[in-house]
Amino acid sequence: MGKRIIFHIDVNSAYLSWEAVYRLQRGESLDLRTVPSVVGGDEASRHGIVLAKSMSAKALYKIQTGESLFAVRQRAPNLIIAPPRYDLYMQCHKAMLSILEEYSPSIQIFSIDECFIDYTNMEAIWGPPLDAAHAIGKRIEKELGFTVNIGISSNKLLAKMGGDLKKPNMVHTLFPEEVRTKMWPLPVEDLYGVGRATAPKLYQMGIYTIGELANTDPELLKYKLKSYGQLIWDYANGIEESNGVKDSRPPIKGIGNSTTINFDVDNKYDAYKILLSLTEMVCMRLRQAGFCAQLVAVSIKTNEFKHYSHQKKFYTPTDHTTVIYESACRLFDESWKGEPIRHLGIRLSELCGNDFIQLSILEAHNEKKKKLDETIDNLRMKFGSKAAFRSVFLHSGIHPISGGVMEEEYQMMSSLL
DNA sequence: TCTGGGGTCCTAGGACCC
DNA sequence: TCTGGGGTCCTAGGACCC
Repeated sequence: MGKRIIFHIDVNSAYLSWEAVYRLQRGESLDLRTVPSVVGGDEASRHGIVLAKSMSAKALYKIQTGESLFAVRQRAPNLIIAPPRYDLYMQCHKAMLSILEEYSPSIQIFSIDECFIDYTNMEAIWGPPLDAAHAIGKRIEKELGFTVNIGISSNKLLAKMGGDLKKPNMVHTLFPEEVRTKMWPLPVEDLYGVGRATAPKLYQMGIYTIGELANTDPELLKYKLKSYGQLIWDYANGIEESNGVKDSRPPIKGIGNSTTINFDVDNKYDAYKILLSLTEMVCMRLRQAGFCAQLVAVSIKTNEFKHYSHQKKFYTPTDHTTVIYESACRLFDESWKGEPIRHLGIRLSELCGNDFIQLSILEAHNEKKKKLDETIDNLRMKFGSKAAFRSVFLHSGIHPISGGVMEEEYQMMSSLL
């Protein structure tokens, strides 16, 4: 097999660029990309963090994704803050995808704003890789109004690292023979896989650049960082074997929903309501995806940002809302230590197909529950999330369904990706 | 009204079995 | 009485990514 050619395509400041384009199309004269601006969540409901920032917001005020809006407003009083618009992001994602599909039949969606495409053997049609990448970038900018960075290499890791070299609106190659000059001088925390916890450990070993990591004895790294040491040593050396752009997404391992509650929960009955609203969401997604789950986990984040979780396995897989809700409540009771609760989550995993009926003594009972779940799912799909909800939520101040990124209806990013 | 949400993978320790 | 060790499953927690 010959050498592969992989492109990594990454939208520059995705959410912010998409919002900027949207506003320009609606006749506004200001381009958000040209001023200090961010897309941020709703502070009133305690979702106030930076989801995306403009280049000047980063350059002038060192604004980082994930920072609290409260903190960034202190430094940047004139900052423009736009609310997120996930339906728009989904449209932009799909529009970009349809352009990319023209250039290769093999595309791997990495996130809402990142894709890999396999350009191997496509040169006969679209020319040399650099020409094709520039053509793709220009087409996206001309037709969709936003810019992308494209990284080109022979594996996904290097294509991705290459795409990050200089932004925005750039094409870079980062082939193995260029790793030494283009990637090794970068700070070690720029390497994919080196995050908040690993970087300080590397500093302690006197490793500050990707090059220094690449030239460290891998045995020493394995001793200090276990298997992760080997992984990041490989990455630093441009080695990534999992190679290959996968057009079909890997199988789903689990489905979860969680939410930050707009007040601190201090009693289990309010917690139960939140858990029910999360269960409604997560179970509907489970059924839509055609799965039953055998493992349910509840996670708790306290008002002091302490985090813990508790999980339990079912004897038989299930997709029933009430069954999962009841076990979520039990898990909550068994784990909650009584602190004020900021955030609750439910995660279902160990999935199997739901296209067979689990035989059980309670067969008839189960059939009834299944019908009920189905009926409610259909009502909500047809008439919206408010078409059916449980009476406990009346006057409770708690949404009957929660978790995920919700627009008016079930327009969930993750379920569409 | 300072700090989101959805994922995946790995490790460590205890239970339990042979 | 003395004293193992391997393998697997379960659970909690931590790390990383976008």
